[in-house]
Amino acid sequence: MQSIGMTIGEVSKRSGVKVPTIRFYEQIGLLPSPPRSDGNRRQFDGQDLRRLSFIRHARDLGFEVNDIRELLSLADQPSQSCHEADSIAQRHLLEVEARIEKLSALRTELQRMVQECDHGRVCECRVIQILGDHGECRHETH
Amino acid sequence: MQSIGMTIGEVSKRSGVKVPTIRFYEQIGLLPSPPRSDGNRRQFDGQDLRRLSFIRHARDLGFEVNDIRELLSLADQPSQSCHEADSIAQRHLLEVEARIEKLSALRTELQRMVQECDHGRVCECRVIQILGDHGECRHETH
DNA sequence: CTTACTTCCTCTAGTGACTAGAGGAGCAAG
DNA sequence: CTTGCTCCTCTAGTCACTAGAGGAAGTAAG
Repeated sequence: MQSIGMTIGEVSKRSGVKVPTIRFYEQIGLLPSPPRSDGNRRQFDGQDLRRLSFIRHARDLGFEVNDIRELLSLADQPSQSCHEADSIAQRHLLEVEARIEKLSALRTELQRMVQECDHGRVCECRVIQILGDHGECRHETH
Repeated sequence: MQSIGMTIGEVSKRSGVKVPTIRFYEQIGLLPSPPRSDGNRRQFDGQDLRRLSFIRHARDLGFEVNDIRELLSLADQPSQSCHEADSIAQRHLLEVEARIEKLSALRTELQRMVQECDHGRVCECRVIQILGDHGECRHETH
């Protein structure tokens, strides 16, 4: 673990976060502003790398930036109760489950649309018909 | 079906598309600009209502505006082959299936995080630990 | 030392699909 | 006539980046 003087390109490669995104994270205060070299280049260290990896992993898991902000400030105070971190994760789990359900219903309807289309003309195309006539839709959630 | 002189509020209620969103759709050319009354109010008719319902249904199904633009122009030419409409729907189905798979993997990892957290202090919280240490993650896709 | 190439810097603007709000005008009921 | 609702236009904000301009600094080869 190289801990002194990584360039933004290095820390980008190691963390998997793109260079402009790192600058963006600094701008919105998700990552502390690192010191600069004589030539005004950002100098990152191991802690920055860990923080970026944390952010990236949380983003991959679909956490929003504000959630991550909270999770990071929790991670910075290790002796506190983790109750809040847990509830953020729980809330997020519920959201993910809701989205899976909605998408599954959607898939069913799309499958039906595609199956029923026998590739004739538009005027008898089930895809167009079903989209146009909401009453024919068996999708329950809307 | 009231076919002449619906206000934007009426057509909004009937289609389920919010008033500012209707104006937005007109602005981006998804909905043709309706005629105006003496008092400069928009006057919608039954065709506008059908078009809005079509758009709303497609948006509910997750189609992007550019897809809808294409689907609408297909629906406007009913004697053409519906091959294109079908392929848009097929492509979209594949995307939805991919998203469901990704979300399912994610749910598994979130469930594991939440289960393993025994509500102690942050320094031993599995939620924080797993987010911080990517190596511990059993999520295959990243 | 010069040249070329890459990486870095800041800044602005664009993305998608809206949403919010300001500031004002029309319309219908009491 | 006043109150309150809906409507109008316009601008700016949302989220999480991404793209591009225009320029400076670092690095490797000749």
